[in-house]
Amino acid sequence: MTAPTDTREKILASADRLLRSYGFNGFSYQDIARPLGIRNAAVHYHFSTKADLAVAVIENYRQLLHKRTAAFMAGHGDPVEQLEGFIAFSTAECCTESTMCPVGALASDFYSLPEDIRVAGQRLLDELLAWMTRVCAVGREQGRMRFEGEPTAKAEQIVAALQGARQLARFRGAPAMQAVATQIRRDLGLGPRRDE
Amino acid sequence: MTAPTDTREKILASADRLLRSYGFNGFSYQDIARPLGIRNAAVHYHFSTKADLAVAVIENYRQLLHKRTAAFMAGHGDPVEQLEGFIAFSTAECCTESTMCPVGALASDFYSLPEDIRVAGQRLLDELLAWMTRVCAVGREQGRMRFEGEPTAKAEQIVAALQGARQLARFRGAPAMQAVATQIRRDLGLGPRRDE
DNA sequence: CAACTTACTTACTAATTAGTCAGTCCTTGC
DNA sequence: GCAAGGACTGACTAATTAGTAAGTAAGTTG
Repeated sequence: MTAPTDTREKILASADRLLRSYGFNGFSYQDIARPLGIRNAAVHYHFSTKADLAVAVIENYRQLLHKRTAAFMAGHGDPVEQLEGFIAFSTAECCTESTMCPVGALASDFYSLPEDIRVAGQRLLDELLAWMTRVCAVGREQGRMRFEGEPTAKAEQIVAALQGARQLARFRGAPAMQAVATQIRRDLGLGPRRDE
Repeated sequence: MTAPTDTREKILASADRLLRSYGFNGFSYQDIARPLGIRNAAVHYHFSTKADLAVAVIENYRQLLHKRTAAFMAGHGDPVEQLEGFIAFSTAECCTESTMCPVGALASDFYSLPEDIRVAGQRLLDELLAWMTRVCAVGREQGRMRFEGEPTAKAEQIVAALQGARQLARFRGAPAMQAVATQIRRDLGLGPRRDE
């Protein structure tokens, strides 16, 4: 019961695409309402402010990520596969949908953002980095990955490089993303995947 | 003669800070005019459209970069020093001014940007990557840097990681930037600098 | 049947946006 | 002393923005 309405889901899906394509200041309620054939006020009915909408998008993304990482955080799964899965996921989003991760999409707007959006973004990023840190730590423990320094620093570097690559890809196209992914693998001593 | 007016310079400086702090859609002519005690139309007098203003900011940054890299591109200078200089420059901008590089600031707005801004951004990025590729290539030739794969891929990874780190730093503060910089050095086999 | 709730629409507001245009003051050259 | 141009101002416009308030049609529940 209280099944979330179709309209609400459509608004959320549309906001997700728009926010992650154009940034927080780059889309309007009109952009959401018009293609769905509904009115501006209908969007406000489901998400009273634009900030609420953005928070819902981020939270949605965080839960998606959580589903994909929960098993590994609980001690199951292969670290190399985890990393490759994330690279594949990022690359697909970047090259197929031309979207960024919410963190990347909101970074340039950050200082003009209301507090609750910032907090939601921080939470997403915290979880992502915690998972990536574990991937690196376990990967090295098992002798599958090679790197120097703390796993936490390596994790931050990998996440930063993939975020940054999605920026570069906007200006230079998909190969930039591929090149960075390949270099990350090489640095870790992983064999290059079939791509590239 | 035809000395650029003080006002024009002030507008440019203000636009630079605003664009790189809040993104293209995150500031207005008002934000520039008001603090300078001039009118909206005065900004339009010097830069007829917002796109022109953005292009001027990017071009300005590109020339700044060019000044700092020209000597090395002509065959002079030490690659490790070049890299360290860039890291220090990025870190200072990020942590002191809280600004991003124009490429990073414009990435989320990219698909809503007029063509000439995109082209200006591409040009800046092309030059930056060409320089970083040379830094990596010469660094390895001289036995000062250690990495596998093409210098061009390593350069893209380093630039991407530093861009991405500036995004992370917005959400997590300056240490994220430091951690990524340190890991880049470690991966290259450089000694860790005095910072961190 | 009546009271209520859900999911909207119509119609609006107040603010802000980039951009325009005619006029004005000041300097420089002749 | 006067014309020309550079550097603006004042007063606008048309569009768009997030957000609101009141009303309504279709269920749902007691």
